[in-house]
Amino acid sequence: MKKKIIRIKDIAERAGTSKGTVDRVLHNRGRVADDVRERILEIIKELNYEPNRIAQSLKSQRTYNIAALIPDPNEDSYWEAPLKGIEKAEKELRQYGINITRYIFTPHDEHSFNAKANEATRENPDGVLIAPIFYKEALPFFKNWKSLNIPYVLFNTQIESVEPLCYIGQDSYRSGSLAAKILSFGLPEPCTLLVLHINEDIPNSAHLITKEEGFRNFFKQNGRAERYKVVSKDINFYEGGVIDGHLDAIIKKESGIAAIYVTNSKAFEVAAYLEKLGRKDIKLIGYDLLAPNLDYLNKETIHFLINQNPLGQGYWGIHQLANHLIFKQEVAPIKFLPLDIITKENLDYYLDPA
Amino acid sequence: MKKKIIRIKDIAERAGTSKGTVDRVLHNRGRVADDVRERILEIIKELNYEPNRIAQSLKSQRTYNIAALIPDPNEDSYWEAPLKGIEKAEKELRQYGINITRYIFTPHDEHSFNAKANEATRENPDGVLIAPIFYKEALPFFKNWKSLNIPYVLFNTQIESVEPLCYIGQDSYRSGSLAAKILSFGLPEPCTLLVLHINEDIPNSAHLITKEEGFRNFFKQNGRAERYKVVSKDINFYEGGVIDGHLDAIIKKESGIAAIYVTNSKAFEVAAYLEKLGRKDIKLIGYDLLAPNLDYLNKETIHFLINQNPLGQGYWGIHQLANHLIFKQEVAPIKFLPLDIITKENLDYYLDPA
DNA sequence: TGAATAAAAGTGTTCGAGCACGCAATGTGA
DNA sequence: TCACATTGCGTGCTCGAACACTTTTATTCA
Repeated sequence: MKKKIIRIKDIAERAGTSKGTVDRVLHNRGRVADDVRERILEIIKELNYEPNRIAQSLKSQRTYNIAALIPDPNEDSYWEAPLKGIEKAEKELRQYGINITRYIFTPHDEHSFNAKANEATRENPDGVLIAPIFYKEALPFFKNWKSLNIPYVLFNTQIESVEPLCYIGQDSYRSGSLAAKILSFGLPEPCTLLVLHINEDIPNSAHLITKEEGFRNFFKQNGRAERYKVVSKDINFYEGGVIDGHLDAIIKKESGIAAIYVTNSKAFEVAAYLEKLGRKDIKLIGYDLLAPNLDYLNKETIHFLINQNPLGQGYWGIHQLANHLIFKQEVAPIKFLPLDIITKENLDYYLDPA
Repeated sequence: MKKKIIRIKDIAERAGTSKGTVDRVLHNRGRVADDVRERILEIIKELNYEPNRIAQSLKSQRTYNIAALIPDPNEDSYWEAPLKGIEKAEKELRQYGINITRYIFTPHDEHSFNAKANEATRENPDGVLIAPIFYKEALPFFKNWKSLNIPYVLFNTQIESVEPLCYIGQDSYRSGSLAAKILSFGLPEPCTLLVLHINEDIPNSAHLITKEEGFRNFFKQNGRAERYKVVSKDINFYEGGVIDGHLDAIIKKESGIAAIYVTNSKAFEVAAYLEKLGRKDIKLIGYDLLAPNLDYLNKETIHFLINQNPLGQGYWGIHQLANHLIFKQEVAPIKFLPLDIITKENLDYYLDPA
């Protein structure tokens, strides 16, 4: 059986002209008489013509070079997942001419970021995917890319006041509220909840503050502010240190801590500590399906993880750029990924998403 | 910049032969000397040749007709979502020649199913997507399709002992365990949990029994069987009836019910009842993001919903058939969709998945 | 040895869109 | 009036794979 696809040629025949003319109308290349143009446009509408993307991309043999600026997964294994997602998208889109160059910089090292971002810019890519964990350092690049007309997609960390093609990631505020909701479901009695920011450069991490806001406001808006007391702490112990001392101090000072909310992927550090202490009573919720987190999730030391879907972030980031560059589609400025609640029982389905 | 794609012609040149010969090797059409064949196969491996799917599908103009056998969404709005998913997949795949005919049958009416399934078979489709809610009636069709070499994909209801191209849906057992996990997280005290099968033909609904098993075994395996008592009931009140009387009787008989697990999308019926009674203390968990369920989820009468992603089921079902028919890919026999835990706070992200 | 026949290999067209090119008709200026 | 530009429009090639068709080479038997 044959496909009933409307071709340029069909339109041309109906309009009593040639496909070249229709083509000029379709691409606004001018050099067409006004009356013919009108007629052709009408027929296009009438027949509901849609260009055959398959033929289109077969013809246009150009490649699109996308630069991906990602922190080194050897420093923080969280970044393995976005790279996997990027790879997956690359495979799917290679046939459409998408080519990705990875620029890996060291987290906690602004110079490394600057160097790599400069390198990427020098290659004059057709688009950029970036995890902007260095807020201040990234700003001038955004400006530069804008002036160079290079579309850039942010992921993981939402940054206000710039205009990327698109942001991909989660709604941090909602994320905090969700954590609060789950914890409070398991805590019928009045108690204290601890919010922990672990090994993060807070001035550069507005999204973690937003998470905390969402967390705190959940209790305020639900009129449970009196039953639940929220305390937040920053802990920093870079370079092979241990968290124990910090937590000892906090627990000593704050009595009645019934639950801990870790705002990044470092919940396993807290879990290790709780396990050492044998404190099975403290509820623990954190982020991301890293191997050490999964260990403790299976042991139920970590009760829930919220999946930020870092793989999906990389995947969709590249896809959004492709949608813009190749398929000339409108791209929504924000693509929020779902806030997946993960527990031992449903974990498997989120490990290797399709 | 040009794409560096390896073409049949490239292989031919290297092998010192013509593209026709390479083509015959690629498609095992014979009529090629053994030594040439070997040489070409080696070069193919060496150059890591992958056929350009874009050119392939441009050339092959054939259409694939897929029959979709789905219950009427006017009878049970649950089925709206799979139809939406099918529509979405249809749009994406129309250019590749996928054509979908929908055969809508009445749930609770085996004759209607038989009639539609017969109708679909008569059209001799290239593939079938089916929600096999009538176990017994569906079996002979599976047999027939197998003999006709028509691949069929099951979704929503997993059926053992048949060999579909693929099953798409959830792991019912895990689903039950997950419900148990969440409820027990919110119930520190010993109590009774009620499992409800509402308006279901149980002999035809093995997957609901499996859910119950998963639910019960969660408590057994966690050594909490003594703290948590599980009671299960079937309730049937077709045709505009009310659930209240049934639930009154159950609650009177079983004291200390602290939570209810509804195994299908009818949690809203229970929620309406609980709201009437003003019982805010009973935890309620159910399935699916139907409008009435969402109402009660936002009011927090329903505490959690597990999303069976019926839209995704339809969507992936069609895609799996396309992967098989068009792209000649191996299709995994089971595609479990994630068990998404939905609450008021993360609901939005699951309503219109990309 | 030569004709008949089978096997092996090469050629050319198609799919739909894009775009370079070329041709004809009209317009413009000296 | 001629030279040349501009406008309007049509033709034909390209992309990579598929496949029908043709041509060349090898094999068999009289």
